[in-house]
Order: sequence, then structure tokens, then C-alpha cells
Amino acid sequence: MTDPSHAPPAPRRRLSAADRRAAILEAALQVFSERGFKQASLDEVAERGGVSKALIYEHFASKRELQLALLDTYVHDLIDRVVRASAAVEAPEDRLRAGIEALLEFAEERPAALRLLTRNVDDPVAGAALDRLREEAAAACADLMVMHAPEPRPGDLPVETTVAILAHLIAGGVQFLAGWWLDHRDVPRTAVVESLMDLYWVGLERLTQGEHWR
Amino acid sequence: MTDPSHAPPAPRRRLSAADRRAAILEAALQVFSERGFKQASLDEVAERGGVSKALIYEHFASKRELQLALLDTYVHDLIDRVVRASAAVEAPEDRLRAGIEALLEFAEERPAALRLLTRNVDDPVAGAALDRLREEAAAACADLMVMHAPEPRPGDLPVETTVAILAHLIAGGVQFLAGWWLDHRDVPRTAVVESLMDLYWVGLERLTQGEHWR
DNA sequence: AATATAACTGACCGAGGAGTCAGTTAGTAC
DNA sequence: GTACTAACTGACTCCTCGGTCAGTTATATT
Repeated sequence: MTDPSHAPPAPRRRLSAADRRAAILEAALQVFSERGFKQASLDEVAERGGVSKALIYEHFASKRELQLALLDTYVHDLIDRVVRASAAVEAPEDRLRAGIEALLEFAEERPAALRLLTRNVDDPVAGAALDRLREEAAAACADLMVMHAPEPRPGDLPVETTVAILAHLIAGGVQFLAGWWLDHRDVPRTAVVESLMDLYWVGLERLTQGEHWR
Repeated sequence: MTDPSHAPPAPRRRLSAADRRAAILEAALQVFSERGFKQASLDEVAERGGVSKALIYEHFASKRELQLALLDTYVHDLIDRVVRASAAVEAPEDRLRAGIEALLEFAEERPAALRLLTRNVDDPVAGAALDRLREEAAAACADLMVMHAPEPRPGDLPVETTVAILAHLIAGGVQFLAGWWLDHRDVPRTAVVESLMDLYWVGLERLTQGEHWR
């Protein structure tokens, strides 16, 4: 009767509040990044975390609160890495390159976190967070560009307009390619960086010398 | 008693099946593009279409069916425009430009349709449709590139890899910028096209001449 | 061993939303 | 006018999911 193989299977080990919180966050990261905010269910987070749903509410006031905690963590981490890497070098082209490399390193180490940020465009909260992030990156790109001397030809559009477009194009392109790379990991990271730099930097250099297409 | 101002307010006009179907699709386009597939409710579609929810089910077997009808319509329309515009000219740079312009025209005429395609990355069906679309565009870009002569230096990565990355970078960048433009309609369309062409084409031209960054 | 407390759970509630069905009514054909 | 059909509806069911609560149990402290 008291067959040990039928004994209360695993007298689940209790964790400290901090550890359990971290475990829940990890499970939530998986589910949220795979399904997106709205489609992610807390029941699934609970199940994957090996925990009851009620326990989640001991650590987070609501589903949104949980999402915000996740976003907060990774947004700050990502910004930190990119800014730090970029500020560590001097030349504009090195700054761009360092920023790109930092982003790709982040993608490599925490693919789920990158997906969390990029695969949630439809959710107002996550979408806004990503927009802000890209806006910052675009502003940084714009700074790199005005260091160079753009030479507007007569009849051209205002420089700020062109700079803003190019900056967003670059920031958006890098973001997109980082996401693309997650699904094409056979491509070596250096190939991605080199291609980005080749197209962007060579193009920019020519542009600042007054060259235009055709 | 029979005060005419209290008479049965509007003896709702009936439509033919085809017309009603079109009206429902239009209402669905609005709701789906604003909220995304999962968050969009058929109750809201019904309300905005001025129709009962049950009627929607007379025209579409399910919510997914309705989404597929929408996607089908606009995906084909978009492909058609871009391919037609691009095929109408000869030079590679003109083809790229024509394709970009066709996409932006589509964005201008049917902003909701573009949002339907781009603001639904998290939904498996819509996401897959957008992926296929971009894949096609990237393939077309790759074709434009191999027309030129890329000259691999010894020790370089295989050409196909570089071409694939650049093609996706361009396709993804254009897609992103089209979406960005929807929220920045003060920017003139020509400015967007010119910037895209300047960065991409000038960069590509230099690259095919064996130039690299630095 | 007794006590306190913090980690943890099962069972529940209410709202919202997909999908259904038994009808009602506007047009049409005679 | 009458009858027929196709457009159309209100009221319903079922289910998922965010959130709650009344407890139960592991562990640290004494």
C-alpha cells in the first residue's frame, strides 16, 4: 500500500520570494514572447512555471504589472548595453557598428527577450515601449549624421526631414534584421554586421558628399 | 399616439448579399487593423457595420474565415500593384523605385489595409502572410542585385549570404518605413522615396564596385 | 515540540467573446 | 393581395481567462 513509487511524488521545494519571482518572470518571458501579451494566458505561465496561478498574484498585482516588470528589465538592459558599447568608441562609424553589435549580442543571449520587444507591435504598452526604444536609436543615428556635413542642393527638401527619415530607416532596418536573424541563426553574426555597415555606412558617406541616386 | 416622429425610426434598407458582404469586410478591415486579430471582436465589427453579429455568420463561416478573406483581398491587390509597377520599367534602379512608390501609394490609399498587414505580427496567420510577402520582395531585390556584378574578395563570406542579408534588409526597411510614414503623413512621399533610393541605391552601387565600409 | 509566518493551492466568480438558432420582415414573383 | 425567398435579428450557450479567497503546509525560530 505504501509503495514508495506511489508516495506523494515530489514534496515541492519552496523558494524564497525573490527566487520565485525570478522563476515566474522567466516563465512569463517565454509565454509572452511566444504568444504576445493578449494571447498569453496566465494559466499557461503558471503551468510552465510549475506554480499555481494564485501565486503569480502574490508577486504581481495584475497581468499588466507582470508585463511591465518584464519590459522594464529587458528594455533597461538593452539600452544599457547599446549605449555603453557605443560610447566606448570615438569615430561615428565605430559607434554605429558597436551599437549594432551590442544589439545582436543581446539577441544572441536572450532571443526570447528580443522577441518580447519586437513581436508585440499590436499591444499598446509593449508597442509604445518599442517605439520609444527605436526613437532613441534613431535620435542617436541622427546625431551621428549631422556630425558629417550634409550639403543640401537648391530645391532639395529640408535637411532635418531627410536626416529624420534616414535615421528611422536605419534604426528600423537594424531592428528588423535583428529579428530576422533570430530565425536565420545559420548566418554568422559578422555577416549581418558587415552587411549592415556596408550598405548604411558606404551609402551615408556618399550621401554626405552630395551624391544622390543616379 | 401615432406621432410620426416616433414612428419606427429607420426601416433599415436591405442590401444584396454581395453588397452586404463588402460592407462587412469594410467594417472588419477597420476593426482588425486597429485592434489586431485576437483583440478585434465580432461584436464590434457588427456594431460598426450596423448589422447583427449573426449576419456576419451568414457570409463568413468563422472569424478566421473573415480574416482570410480580408488578407486575400489586400495581399493580392498589393502584390499586383508592386509587380505591375516594377515590371513596367527596365533599369534595376527604376524597378526598385517603382516598387517602393507602388507600396507607398497603396499605403496612402488604403492605410487601414497596410496596418492590417503590418500590425499583426503576433498572429500566426497574418504574420505568415506578411512574411511571405516580404520574402517575395526580398527575392525580387536579390534578383536586382545579382544583375550587378558583386566581386567577392578573398576571405569574404559567400556572395549568396551577403545578397540574402542585403535583400532582406532592404525589403524589411521599406516595409518598416511605409508603416512609419502612416504616422508621419506630414512628410512628403517624395522625401521618403528619395531617401530610400539615396541610401539603398548609392550604397548598393558602391558595394558592387567592391567598396566596403572604411 | 510548539508557534508563527510566509509560500503556496484548489475552487470559485464574472466578464467578454465566438458561435448558434428559432424566428421576423423586407423585397419579389405571380 | 398572397406566397415565397432571402436578408436579417435577439437572445441564447459555452468556454476562456483575469482575478479572488479561504484555506493548507513547509520552514525558520524559539
